[in-house]
Amino acid sequence: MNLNDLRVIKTKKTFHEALVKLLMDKPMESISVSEICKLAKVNRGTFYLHYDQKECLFEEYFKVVMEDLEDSYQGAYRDLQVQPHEVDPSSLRIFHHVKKYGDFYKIVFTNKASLSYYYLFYEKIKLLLGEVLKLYKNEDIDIQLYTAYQANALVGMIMYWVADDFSYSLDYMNEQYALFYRMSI
Amino acid sequence: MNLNDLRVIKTKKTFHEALVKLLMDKPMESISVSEICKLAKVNRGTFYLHYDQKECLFEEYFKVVMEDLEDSYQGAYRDLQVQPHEVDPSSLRIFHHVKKYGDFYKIVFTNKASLSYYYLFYEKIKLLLGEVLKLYKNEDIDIQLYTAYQANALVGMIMYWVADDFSYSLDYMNEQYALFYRMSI
DNA sequence: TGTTTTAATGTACAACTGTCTATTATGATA
DNA sequence: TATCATAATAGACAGTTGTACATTAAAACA
Repeated sequence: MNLNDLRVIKTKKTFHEALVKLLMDKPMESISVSEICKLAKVNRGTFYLHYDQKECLFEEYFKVVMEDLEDSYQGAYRDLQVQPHEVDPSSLRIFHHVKKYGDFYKIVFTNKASLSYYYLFYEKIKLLLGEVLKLYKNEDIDIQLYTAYQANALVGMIMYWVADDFSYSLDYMNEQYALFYRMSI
Repeated sequence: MNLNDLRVIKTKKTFHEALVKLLMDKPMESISVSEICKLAKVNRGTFYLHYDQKECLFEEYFKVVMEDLEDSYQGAYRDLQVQPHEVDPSSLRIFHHVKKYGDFYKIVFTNKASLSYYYLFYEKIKLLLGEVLKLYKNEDIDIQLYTAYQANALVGMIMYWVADDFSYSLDYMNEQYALFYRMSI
């Protein structure tokens, strides 16, 4: 399967759009592969040529969103011209990104969703935090474990925020996070 | 559906045992309801009388494990006669419990597993930690958010440990956790 | 542009899913 | 112990799943 083949690109895009459209008004678990194919007007056999299950299709969309997250984080330094050891602007961008894709994260953190989405998000956060975390060296601390600890802590805050329907403001979230985070340095 | 009816108790137990047996050598997603029923020698219609999906059956088993977790945590104080503000013995018991049910937690934290298991575990951890966390009051801190932050941090450490096949010793995990946790008080 | 490669289609299959209905069997209870 | 309530069964249904294979269509590229 050549990913540069125009037929492949077109087909994937069609599936992608169909899934997003369906996710607008019902959760993942009540969408069938048949339904996606019907809406996409693509043969069901073709679906299985590209994906094992509908979840794989969603993960592809997921990666697009993760790229925006990465860009947001990088942008935090580019645009504001601050240094990585000042945690605020970068984490604010993370919170901003999550709110921007609020509907998406609601799906991702649904009870019925797969842990794999959690892991993908967590890995990305770990990567972003990793840069900062490895600056605080302490020979007693296992940096791997500590990164897992801190990255999950942030993911947890975000999940709470999403579940709570973004009732806290961006600035409040960022302020609290900075508070928790600074306590642990 | 009367949960005290001996027929119900017997049937649920049979399903329970069949699922555990099947989970021994293959993951949840490749076990079918039909397969569970065949092994349990119970009519498939009966399955749907009790559960919506196979996942509901697993959650029932899940709750049994969560009760052991709670007992472990309580036991930490009962047996060792120490106070809750000394974090070590209670968290050690949590790590001990997780290792004891290692096979179970491997299933629960699998890529393909449902986030709902994560939430159930997280809620239990939050409950256990909550007692300790609310002792450290600070008017600037949102205790809800902070609990989400800390509980997820611990869950994250545990997930890392499970994924890493328990290569760290119980004592090492506990020592590291105490280190991270104390840093943040 | 013509040929080659391969993605997409159409169709079929056995197995599974979720739901239903009438019937049987087994605990509960009086 | 006899009766009642209801859990469990058997069987059927339309729809979905994952897979397979021969055929067709469209992009690649020489």
